[in-house]
Amino acid sequence: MGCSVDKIFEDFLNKKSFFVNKDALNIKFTPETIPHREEEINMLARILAPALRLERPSNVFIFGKTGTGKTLTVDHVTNQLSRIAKEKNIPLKVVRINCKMHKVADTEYRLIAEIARDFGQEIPATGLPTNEVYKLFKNVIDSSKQEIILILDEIDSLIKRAGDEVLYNLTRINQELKNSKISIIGISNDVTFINNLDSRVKSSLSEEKMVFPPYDAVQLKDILMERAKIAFAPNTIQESVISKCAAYAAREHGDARKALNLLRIAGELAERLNKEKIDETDVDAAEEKDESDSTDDTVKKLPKQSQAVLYATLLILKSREPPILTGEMYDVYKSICIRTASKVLTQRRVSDLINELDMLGILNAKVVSKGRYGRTRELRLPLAEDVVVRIENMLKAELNL
DNA sequence: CGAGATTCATGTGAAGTATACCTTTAGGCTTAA
DNA sequence: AAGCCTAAAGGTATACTTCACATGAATCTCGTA
Repeated sequence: MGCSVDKIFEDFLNKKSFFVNKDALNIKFTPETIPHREEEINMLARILAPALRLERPSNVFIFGKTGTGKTLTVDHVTNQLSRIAKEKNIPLKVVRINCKMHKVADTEYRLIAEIARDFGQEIPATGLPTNEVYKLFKNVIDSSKQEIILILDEIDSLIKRAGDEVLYNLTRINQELKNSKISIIGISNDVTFINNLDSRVKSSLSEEKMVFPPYDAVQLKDILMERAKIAFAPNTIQESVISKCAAYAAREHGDARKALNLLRIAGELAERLNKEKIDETDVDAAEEKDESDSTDDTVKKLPKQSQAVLYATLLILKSREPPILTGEMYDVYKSICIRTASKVLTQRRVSDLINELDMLGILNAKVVSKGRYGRTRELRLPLAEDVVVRIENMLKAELNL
């Protein structure tokens, strides 16, 4: 029995991998150069440069679809900036917070607490009045002279959940600081969301605006080539493979994240099949299997109750066509809770959970009046078939079903 | 036949409750002078 | 007497519940042509 497994492991060790440095295909990887974002990089650098002279840089608002290099560009520029500041002994601190992270920065209290923790200020998860948290935050920042650049990634989801008061308070705090200065870089992939902001916040926050256009196929190819050079061993991948990944991703609003994922998955698939080289069929297979949708991750991190809600919808969807009504879903949800011996939440609460899922883009909910037959929301899944299947299995495991 | 009333199923806002955690404060006990 | 520890009192954020009212078009009702 063990022999076959041994053999697998041995083969694995003997065969040389396609990958030299798979990290290069990871979204989080920060490459040396960022192709086709020179202009944006320069612009951002010019905006932030005053920090080196201890002048407060303008706040910046950055828009762009997923995979257009927003986060990457900001990271790149701020890293360089930090490096130079360090060399020249300039007190500069860059803090980056992802506002979408559930339970980390999705309320006013938690966001400020999280930033303060970054400055070494301990703040309990609960118990303190919010303005007390502001005070602690202010004190720790202002205790020494320093420039602070605060990057709020996916800021739109924070505003939708917690309102724009946080931003107002942040800008206001800035004026009360004696020693330090804060600049805010807001990153959002929803262009329309700025219109819903309080006008004071709007004007003070978008002193500078930047829009990241999607990449076209040619640009995507350049990006992939660059990464492929680092990631793959020589002579394991054909140029046509890269072109194909680029083309697929270009079709989808020029999403570089998608392109990188395709390339990585294609490589993994080819490797698993013991191929000599990666070829174009692997890209097609990768497209099928595409794990790009971070939905997987999001769903896994969801609270149990939300997972149950989602699973209920999925379950109904297996036997019926899309428009699912909330009442029906709630019944199924109840039975799931009973089966898993977990608490059954009220319809009121579930209603809110649905809204949260809707905002996360995992579920589509639209209120609809059915006249004589009441008012409800129609639920749909905006996800591809294969993603749904995968999520369903995952939820089954998560919920112990 | 058509305008207006009715109805249904649930959306939605406000206020209340439970839980977990925080700070403050008043004793009470220890300790050192 | 000063110092330190402890436990109770009084507060807050968050997740959830309870209560009550709002919605809005399909259907019903009934006066009128």
